[in-house]
Amino acid sequence: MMISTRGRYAVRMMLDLAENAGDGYVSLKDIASRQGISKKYLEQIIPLLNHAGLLSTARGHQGGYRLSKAPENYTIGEIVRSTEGGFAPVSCLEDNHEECPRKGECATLPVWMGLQKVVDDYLDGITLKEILDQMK
Amino acid sequence: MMISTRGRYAVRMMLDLAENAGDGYVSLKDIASRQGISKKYLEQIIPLLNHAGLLSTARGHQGGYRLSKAPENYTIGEIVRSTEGGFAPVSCLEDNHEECPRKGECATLPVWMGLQKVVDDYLDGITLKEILDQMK
DNA sequence: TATATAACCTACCTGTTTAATAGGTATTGC
DNA sequence: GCAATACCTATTAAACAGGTAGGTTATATA
Repeated sequence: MMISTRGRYAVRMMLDLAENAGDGYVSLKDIASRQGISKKYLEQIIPLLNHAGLLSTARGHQGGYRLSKAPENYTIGEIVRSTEGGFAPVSCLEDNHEECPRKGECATLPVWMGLQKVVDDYLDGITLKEILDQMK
Repeated sequence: MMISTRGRYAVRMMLDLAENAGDGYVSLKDIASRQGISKKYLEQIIPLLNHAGLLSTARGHQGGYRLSKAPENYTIGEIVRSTEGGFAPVSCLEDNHEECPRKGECATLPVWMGLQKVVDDYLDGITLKEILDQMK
């Protein structure tokens, strides 16, 4: 499997933030309760989105999160990448992976690179807004 | 990551069989030595290809494996699927996964289903022969 | 200024998967 | 009969998945 609960829950949080955007901030407690996901678990996923600059936050009473851009300016690709750390379909293509000694002669590497591009292009072609519109 | 060493080694074995096809059978020992992969490990991957009907085999002295079809008749998709058991990008789409209670209302499911199709189509569009040709 | 509410941080835990290794049995050509 | 080969099953160490637990820090409001 390629996209774990981290990435999937991240997308659902972003959708929830978009749907419930009002004047103030949306608390994790509310998101967790609406989505039926443990707040404690979301607590360690949302900083990944936050540190990637996708959110604005406020601490303390009445605090919470909100989108820092309009929904049409987020792609599913950037959301999932910021929580999963990329879509490498094989370990040879992972960022931190040591250089493969067969790299030059590997006949299959181009196949996996092509696969990665196909996935990236697909997910970068879908915006939050498109999913939101579909939901109605 | 989506495709583990099982799937990748499977593709390399198939390529090796195609490259070294002669009159007789190719032994795992030779494949392992050419590919620099533990024979013992390949020993538990190759039955997956064999049981899926992708190979012909002969036991005993001078035995081994060979492709049962011409290289242009294998796609990377079918090779990897037979060893990895499908390309579900998220656990909700795995064959043995229990029905998701949110299935009907899930706004993100269509996204993951689309992703799965994009991956399937890409890998089913590449044949063994195409990779072989590229290697020359 | 006290308090409740929130984000934020770090450690821990349990089960599963990955990537092998190990040791054997069955079959067959020479 | 023997060597080479496929075939089968168990074990293992490490990483990862999917959480839980327990706290600290900041802040609006009463």
